[in-house]
Amino acid sequence: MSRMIDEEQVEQGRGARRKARTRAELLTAARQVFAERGFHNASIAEITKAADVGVGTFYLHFRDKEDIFHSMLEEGVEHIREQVAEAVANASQRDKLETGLRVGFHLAYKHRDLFRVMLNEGMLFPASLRVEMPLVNLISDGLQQAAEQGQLEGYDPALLARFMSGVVLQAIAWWFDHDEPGPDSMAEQVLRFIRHGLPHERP
Amino acid sequence: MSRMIDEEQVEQGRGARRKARTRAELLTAARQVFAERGFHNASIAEITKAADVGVGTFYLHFRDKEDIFHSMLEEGVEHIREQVAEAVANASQRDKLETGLRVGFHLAYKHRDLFRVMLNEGMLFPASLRVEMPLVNLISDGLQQAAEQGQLEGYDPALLARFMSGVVLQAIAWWFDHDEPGPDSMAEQVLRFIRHGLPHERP
Amino acid sequence: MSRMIDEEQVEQGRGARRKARTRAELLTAARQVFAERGFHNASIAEITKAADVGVGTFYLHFRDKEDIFHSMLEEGVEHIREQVAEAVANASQRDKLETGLRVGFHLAYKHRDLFRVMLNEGMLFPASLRVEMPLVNLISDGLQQAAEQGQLEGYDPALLARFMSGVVLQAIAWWFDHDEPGPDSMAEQVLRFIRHGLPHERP
Amino acid sequence: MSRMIDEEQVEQGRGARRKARTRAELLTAARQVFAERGFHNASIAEITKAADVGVGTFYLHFRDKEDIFHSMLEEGVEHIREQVAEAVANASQRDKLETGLRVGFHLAYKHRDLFRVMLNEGMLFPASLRVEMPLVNLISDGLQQAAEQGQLEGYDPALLARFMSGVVLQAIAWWFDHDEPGPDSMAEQVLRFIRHGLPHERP
DNA sequence: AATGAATGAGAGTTCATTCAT
DNA sequence: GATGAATGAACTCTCATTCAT
Repeated sequence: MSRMIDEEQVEQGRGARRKARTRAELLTAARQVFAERGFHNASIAEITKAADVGVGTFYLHFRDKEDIFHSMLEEGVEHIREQVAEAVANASQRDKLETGLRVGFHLAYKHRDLFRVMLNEGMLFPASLRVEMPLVNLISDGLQQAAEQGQLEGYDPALLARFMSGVVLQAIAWWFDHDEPGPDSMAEQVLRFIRHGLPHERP
Repeated sequence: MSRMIDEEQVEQGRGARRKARTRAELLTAARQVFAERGFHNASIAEITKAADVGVGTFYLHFRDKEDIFHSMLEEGVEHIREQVAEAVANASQRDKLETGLRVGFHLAYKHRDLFRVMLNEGMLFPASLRVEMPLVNLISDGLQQAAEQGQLEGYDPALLARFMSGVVLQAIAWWFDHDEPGPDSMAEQVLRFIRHGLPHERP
Repeated sequence: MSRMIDEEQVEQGRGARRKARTRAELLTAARQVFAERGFHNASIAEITKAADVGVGTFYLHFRDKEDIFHSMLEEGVEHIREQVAEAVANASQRDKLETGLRVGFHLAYKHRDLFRVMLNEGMLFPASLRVEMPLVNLISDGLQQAAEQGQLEGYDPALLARFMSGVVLQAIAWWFDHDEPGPDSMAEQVLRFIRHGLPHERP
Repeated sequence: MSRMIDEEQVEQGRGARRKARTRAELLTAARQVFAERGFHNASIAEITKAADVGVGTFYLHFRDKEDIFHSMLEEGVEHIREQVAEAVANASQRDKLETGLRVGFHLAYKHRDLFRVMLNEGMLFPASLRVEMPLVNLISDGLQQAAEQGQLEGYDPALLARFMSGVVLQAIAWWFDHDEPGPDSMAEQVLRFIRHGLPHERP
């Protein structure tokens, strides 16, 4: 996630490279501190201390606490979004949903602290900035096809995407308090629920 | 001099009655202020100003900001929980879910600001204090029967309850940004999704 | 100068009286600190320390450093302006200028620290707020009559008022470095200069 | 490789020349920044940015903000003082005052921003450093002769010089808010006021 | 029980200054 | 000589909490 230091651009100054490293250290520290203490209870001093830099250094890289918060979330979310999107793109038509969920849950399980921050505080900001939106968008895109094929008659696709994201988010939130089930089993149960709803009374 | 007004409730004195009234005014003010400004950005001074009492008075009724926050949410949630529980109890076995959802959505639509506070900030507190828990519990109770009848084989009922609550919460959150659809239509769509999942490709 | 505590309004609460006293103490402390250290080098902590109140108390009475600065100057200037205006009003037509200068210089001599602050930093603020303006206005008013009687032909009265205020201000500034001459002698010399200019070569 | 450009001033090397140029750029930048923002609100970063050099470079040329401030003022004032002194020296005995004022006002009008800085903030420093002192000294020198000839009986010449400088400074300050009258007319009005004082009631 | 002036710890933020490159 | 990222002391301002009235 912190591969900021582009090794490809061989020479653009040691200074610039050092600056980028400091920035990355601040972002890492911010994730830890926000996960532990929450956005509002985290102080900039805590973040700079965790990153082992001076307080003033913070303001060389970020405008304020909101700035580093959003930068951190955006970079984290983008990293995940990319991987899920890639996996989905490579999957066959009928496996797209399953693949997306499985890859997504694996990443979410791995980056639980990021999601804890997102879900705890993401809603504190204007809807357009909300970080769960990438998830909703991803799902919306997936539903797009189905909608075009007329398979969603009677549903508002946007609303449906929100319902699905609700299930996924609660699944992830479950891991804040439990370690079981693992990503694969979780993906399977979520998939079944999304596909068929509650198990039905058999006659 | 003319202190003979409302002397009817002789027992337990004017003092106690006045105290209860002040407390209620503070709770009402707190709901407004928290809805407008959020938990962290609300100050006690704002609440007491909105309630038209002195700052010091606050500490006669509540320990601190968290205390009034939880008191306010608990009383609001309890009010809703009771009504939903009653409606569900009066419904026939096969209509319980539908009835609960419909009544619940009507109340949620009406008390949108309460839910906005709950969903925006409820997660900032330990799981046990989280305010969506009553919802999860309500659903869990409903699933209990089904589980006992062996209809939930292969599912973790607690997890299933979380999935369902995820759908319901996103439905309510939808209203933070949109006014449509109304409670009845929302209940219907949620019900369909919970019962059958995504619409299926027809052969 | 600090007769804020209006003894006339006998009863409007001890609380309000205490508040007014604290405000007056802050203003007095501010005058000392600003005179010693200048506006920019003075800190709010210094002022509250000198007034022997907590830092937070400051913000109960003033919005920020500029606010207390202007309040302090305005109240001081107003006090002086009133006395000069009164003396001038009571003087005969031909003694108005002399009387105004004499009374003004006596007050300026007495409140040298106030004028030091005014002259050192008054220009840091927009023209309309500048504290020497009352002086200019006072002089302008005096010149008004003369102008109306056509005695100022060839002069811009506003400019003339500025010239006169320049002389007066330099006279006061002289006292920042010297104790002599006293107010009466100073008034006399200024008056002579303003009336006749430089002494003339006699034939 | 091609380092043979401007090799003419062999003595004292390219390094020294470059250093002098950087210093000059910093002084020019400082004048702009101080005029726009005032001494206290100007930051060293702003100055170095305006001069297009690195922050660290500043400290190679000046000790601190006060240092560059005084250097800048002194050089500016010296430039003006020289020109006025020269013009005065070349004038006939009876035209010295008029010539000095006229030349001085022309320069002051041209370098208004310099005077704005001087008058706004010059008083923040000890009397001996004050930048209006050169003006007072110039005037004092002029009065010296008159004093020796016994024409100033009853006046303190130093005080008289201050009075005159007060008029001149207010005249210059007038231009901070107005463009009219121009230097020649201003010189004339100031001269008349200094020579004869207020216009007199004619019998 | 109610009040609100007073408090001060603690947060965010700026900026003169240093120093490794 | 020139650079600019890093530093941390110092400052402003907020607000939960207390307590004399």
